[in-house]
Amino acid sequence: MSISSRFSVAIHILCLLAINKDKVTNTSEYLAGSVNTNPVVIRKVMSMLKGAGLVHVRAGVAGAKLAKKLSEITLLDVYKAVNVVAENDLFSTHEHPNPECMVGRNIQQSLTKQFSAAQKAMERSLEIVTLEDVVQDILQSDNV
Amino acid sequence: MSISSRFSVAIHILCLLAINKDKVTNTSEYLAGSVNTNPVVIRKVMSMLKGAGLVHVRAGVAGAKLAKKLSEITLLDVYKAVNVVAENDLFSTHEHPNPECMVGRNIQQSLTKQFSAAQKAMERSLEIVTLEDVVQDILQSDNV
DNA sequence: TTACATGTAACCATAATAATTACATGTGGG
DNA sequence: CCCACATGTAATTATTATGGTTACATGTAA
Repeated sequence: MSISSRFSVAIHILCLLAINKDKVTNTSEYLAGSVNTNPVVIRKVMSMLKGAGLVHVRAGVAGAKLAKKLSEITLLDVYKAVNVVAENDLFSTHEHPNPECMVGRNIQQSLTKQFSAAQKAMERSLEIVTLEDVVQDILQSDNV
Repeated sequence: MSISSRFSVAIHILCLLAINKDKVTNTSEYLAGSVNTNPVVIRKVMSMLKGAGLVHVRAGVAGAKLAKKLSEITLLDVYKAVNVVAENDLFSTHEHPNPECMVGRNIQQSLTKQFSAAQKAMERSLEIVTLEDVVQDILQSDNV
């Protein structure tokens, strides 16, 4: 199973807001056209980004704007904003192992520890990349 | 979304095989009792572990045995054996972004790169832990 | 006040998971 | 040799998550 594409959609939106800063009004309909999805999907993601303080949007007024500089938003910020993986929940552990068995009554504790470490390693990797890096990639790819 | 508990079940099974090496016959029914699931679930996982060369099982003959030493099996080996996350597929990217938009036609490439790095970071974390470590955790917890 | 945008609830089709049933296949003791 | 028993595996089901969509309430500014 994969982590929801909501994360990828959110990054897409934010990069677009930066690149189109002064060119077009970034309505949910316009953004949906670039992502190729439904405007409601965009608005739902946008609502989460707003909740995390990453964008400014107002009901009734067209367009959204970044609330921070690109270099101040890491992929981890976006990941947390759109809530694609809960704390300590990247890996699921089997429920209710048999408490009468030594392995059954003690394994959860060890698994939780190791899984949590693995999840944190992944999150640290997202933390060292900013949206500025992603936008640079995009600009560079487009010039080749 | 979470990674299938099949991974956690597989680790559970392997630890149990090690700890019960000479005490009981580790039939799928017995193992299912400790994990608290259906024997068929165990047999399916066991089949994948067999395919990866981690256990010996034979159709018709009761019980399974480890094919390697505990210290020679990493969590990453188990993770790959049970195929819970495909290569470069921990994160899903949105399909068919608009090729007429600069962001749409270039973002996949950047996302794939970053997502792949994050997945690899997680996998490296699994690679440095062996089943021996997990069994040690279990034995220690049980003595407290 | 009206045209248009956002905010959100509700619903649906689709896909994945884990559990389960059913049965074919393989094995070795008696 | 055959039969009790274990594994191998296909097929089905209930449950759950996701992404898309419709519908409509709410907000804004010209």
